[in-house]
Amino acid sequence: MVSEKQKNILNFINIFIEKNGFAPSVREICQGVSLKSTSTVQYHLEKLIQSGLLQKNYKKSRALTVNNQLSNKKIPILGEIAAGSLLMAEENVIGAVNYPNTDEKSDLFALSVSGDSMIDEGIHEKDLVIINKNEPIKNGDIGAFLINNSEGTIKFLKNIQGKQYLVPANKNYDKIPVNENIQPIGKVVSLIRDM
Amino acid sequence: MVSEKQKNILNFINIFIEKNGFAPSVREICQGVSLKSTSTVQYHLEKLIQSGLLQKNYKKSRALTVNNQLSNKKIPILGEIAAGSLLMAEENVIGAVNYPNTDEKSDLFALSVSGDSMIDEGIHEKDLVIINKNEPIKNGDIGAFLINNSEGTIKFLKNIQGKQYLVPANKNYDKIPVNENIQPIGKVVSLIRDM
DNA sequence: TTTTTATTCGAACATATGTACTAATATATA
DNA sequence: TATATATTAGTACATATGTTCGAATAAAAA
Repeated sequence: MVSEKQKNILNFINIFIEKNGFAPSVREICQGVSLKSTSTVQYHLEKLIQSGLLQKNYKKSRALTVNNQLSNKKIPILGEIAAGSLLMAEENVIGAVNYPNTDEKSDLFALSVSGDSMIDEGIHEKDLVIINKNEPIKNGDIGAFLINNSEGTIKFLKNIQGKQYLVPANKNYDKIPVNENIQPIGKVVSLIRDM
Repeated sequence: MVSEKQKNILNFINIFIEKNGFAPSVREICQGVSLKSTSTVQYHLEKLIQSGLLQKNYKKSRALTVNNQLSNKKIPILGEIAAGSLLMAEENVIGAVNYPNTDEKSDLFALSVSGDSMIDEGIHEKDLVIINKNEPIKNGDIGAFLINNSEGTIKFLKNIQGKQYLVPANKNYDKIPVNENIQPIGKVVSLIRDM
């Protein structure tokens, strides 16, 4: 759908914005992608807009914005108890952290770790774990779970002899069999520690 | 130094960019801050530039950039060996990571952790440690060090009986006395782990 | 008070910039 | 082949936009 030239132009715009902090003019794009006519660039910009990759503002200068899924996104930090029922409710958001949004617009949020049940996996108290609530927790993954609709916790999900358990990474804690009181929140996809 | 009106203008520019993805024109600023003359805005813009809070590009439209210290900054990821002599050289940069730049324009970079010498501190192989090369490594801090001008490593810096040591967080490794072959790179200020 | 500095306005200017139109050429499709 | 679609170029236009100059007003300093 988008030609090589169009990808070329989009890429040039991206790099230009990254470097300068504002979008290039039509004539600067001309130069940047070796085209001699402004109308040719105009033509390609229209195509890119039709493809949904670019946005323009009629008659405004340098008013191109790129629908860049690689850009940064602020994700909410939820409090401990907040992992509970009203998961993403406004009142539970205790902060926000910048996080490079990788591919799809996944529903990410962050939880501050409390306790030391995952210490042997290098997950410390006060670490920030990033959770994707739309990514399923598979066997062996570290996930966030809600116990008794009140307490949130980070654990391994492991299948032992056909049964599912929440397994801590700390010898001093026991594994917890998964039952109806345990509800998965999402997979832990990243960890941030400030020191 | 900067008047209320100027703060007002800077704020308007910030919000405008946040909302639209590009900077306002002089006349849009006029409207936004209730000024009737473009030259008045011009006057205040000059002041803001003198104060170092704003940047402009001569005769370019909507080419204002705000020196926003709270914005995100891409910091380079250096390769293992790269921690060596040519520390920040272009050719050693193996990637970049988005990192919320907190206060001052600190010289941050990231290193991918190799080895397990800090495993007991929850620093794993392939974790990304963020290093501030301008923040001194104090006693008890985790820092990045360069050994024999070749090998980079992450260790505790500890003062034991008046002597300085690089102390691993792994019983299987010995502490290393600090001598002329060991050169501090910077303090480890953050850790990022993707899973 | 006078003098200086800060702030605002209006009007005019030069041009950077987006847009429109026509035509030519290449590439694909029927 | 003929026909349609994609791409490029050239020229011209309208205006959005940054800039400059002069002057008036307000506030602060001497």
